[in-house]
Amino acid sequence: MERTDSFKMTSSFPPDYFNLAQIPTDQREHEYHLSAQTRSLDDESLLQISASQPYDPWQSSENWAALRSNLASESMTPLQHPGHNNSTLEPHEQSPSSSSSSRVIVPGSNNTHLSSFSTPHHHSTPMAQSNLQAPRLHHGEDLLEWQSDLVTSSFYTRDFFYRQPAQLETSSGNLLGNSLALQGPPPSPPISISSQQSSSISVNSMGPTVPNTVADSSSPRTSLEDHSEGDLNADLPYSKLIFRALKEAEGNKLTLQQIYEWFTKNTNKGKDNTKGWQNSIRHNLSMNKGFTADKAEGSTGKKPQNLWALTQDALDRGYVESTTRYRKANYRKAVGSNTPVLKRQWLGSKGGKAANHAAKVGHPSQRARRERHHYSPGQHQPQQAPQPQPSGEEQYLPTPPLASIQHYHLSHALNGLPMETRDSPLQHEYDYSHVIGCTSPPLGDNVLFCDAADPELDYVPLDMGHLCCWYGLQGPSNGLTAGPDGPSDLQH
DNA sequence: CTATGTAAACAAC
DNA sequence: GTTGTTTACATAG
Ligand SMILES: [Mg+2]
Repeated sequence: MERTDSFKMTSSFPPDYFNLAQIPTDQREHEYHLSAQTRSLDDESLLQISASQPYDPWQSSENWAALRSNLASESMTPLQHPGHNNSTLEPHEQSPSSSSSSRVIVPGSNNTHLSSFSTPHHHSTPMAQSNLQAPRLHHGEDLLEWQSDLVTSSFYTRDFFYRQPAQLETSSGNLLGNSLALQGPPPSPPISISSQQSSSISVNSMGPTVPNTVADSSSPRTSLEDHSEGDLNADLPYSKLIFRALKEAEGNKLTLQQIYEWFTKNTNKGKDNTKGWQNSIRHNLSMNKGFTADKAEGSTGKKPQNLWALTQDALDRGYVESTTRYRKANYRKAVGSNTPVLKRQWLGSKGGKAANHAAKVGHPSQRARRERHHYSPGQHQPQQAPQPQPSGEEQYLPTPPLASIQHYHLSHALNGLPMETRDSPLQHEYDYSHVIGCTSPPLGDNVLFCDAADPELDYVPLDMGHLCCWYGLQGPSNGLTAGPDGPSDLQH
């Protein structure tokens, strides 16, 4: 990491500057702090930022109330916390009980690396190109990175809450003061923290991201009545539930089946009769980088069942990031509303060969492939109308199968970079935005037409061999030309 | 747009 | 049939 540019925030910005809906939940918390604190800074000129404010990325806003009310009653699961040194979890806690609910900001004790951050590559966020009032971190475009760092270094995890219910419930304003005192001045706070630590931030006690009104009205029953324990797992997303399952497991490892069992026991999802939830679990296990399938241990004789485990990162962090984050970039839109769904699917782009390649080593033994999911050969398809082409901006190019990318990586001994590689500096090497078209496999030679306008692109990242691999074998239909999301669908 | 859920194709076992 | 990957689509917020 070449984190270099240090920063300091001393400016203020409009309360509603941030649009939470556009920020990944992992990063919203901090935004919230920013904006919340800003609101109370009418009399202050110094912006406070708490990088380590109690933050439970696990807890979605809808569940916050439930969590809170459960804290007292629930016998906190005795969670071992391998990579965690609890002593570093200085109980900087706010007082959710105080009517005026003052929140004291306490700088993190371990966020040493927060004092700086990198100036990464691209990254264009909604806020990136933001207004002039935005806090100038340095390069506006790095806001996300910065926030990520904050999040990453947060030491307030759900577990912390679990273990400190008493403090949560009984803490008074001075608790904070105490810890602050005990802790002493943080070693070079990342961001200038004002000393007026007693200053109350006008924030409701409901929780991180939910305004009182919303939380109260939307979840009335979560107040103080029924919460056996079941509802704690109730609404959590799969990724978080899986995290819990693994967290509770010895060694933080479980087989898929065991995870299923855990779900059946501890969640409502798992009580479904259908298999959908299992599919979802597998989906999450696969797609979330927080979960890894440790190759089966020498399980005597049996079929080696993979052991799913939490990555060290997830353990350290105390949570797993949104599975969404590991999905391919948004492809939505451009998918014509009236376009037949089936027609829109990109032949051969799903799983299968793609998945296979990405996954293991084995070479796909190209066996005959049934061509199901072949859309109503029916009459539609009057689409051969030559497409107008780049309508300028939102041109939607169907995302190429990840396989191609990973295959490419593999062929370069790049150690299978996952999906996020699309955001990596290497992106350029396989940026399909340069691909303009492709000949039809049966006819042509799978020739890629690249936009040679880019001088940086001194080579065609994908050799035709690969293309043949996933196009040529897709059966009679041909990739792009017949692709459901092909040009014809880009109409309107 | 983000986060999540869900279905399903598909490859390897 | 199960496990694991991955894409497609949907929907809530
Ligand atoms: Mg994974």
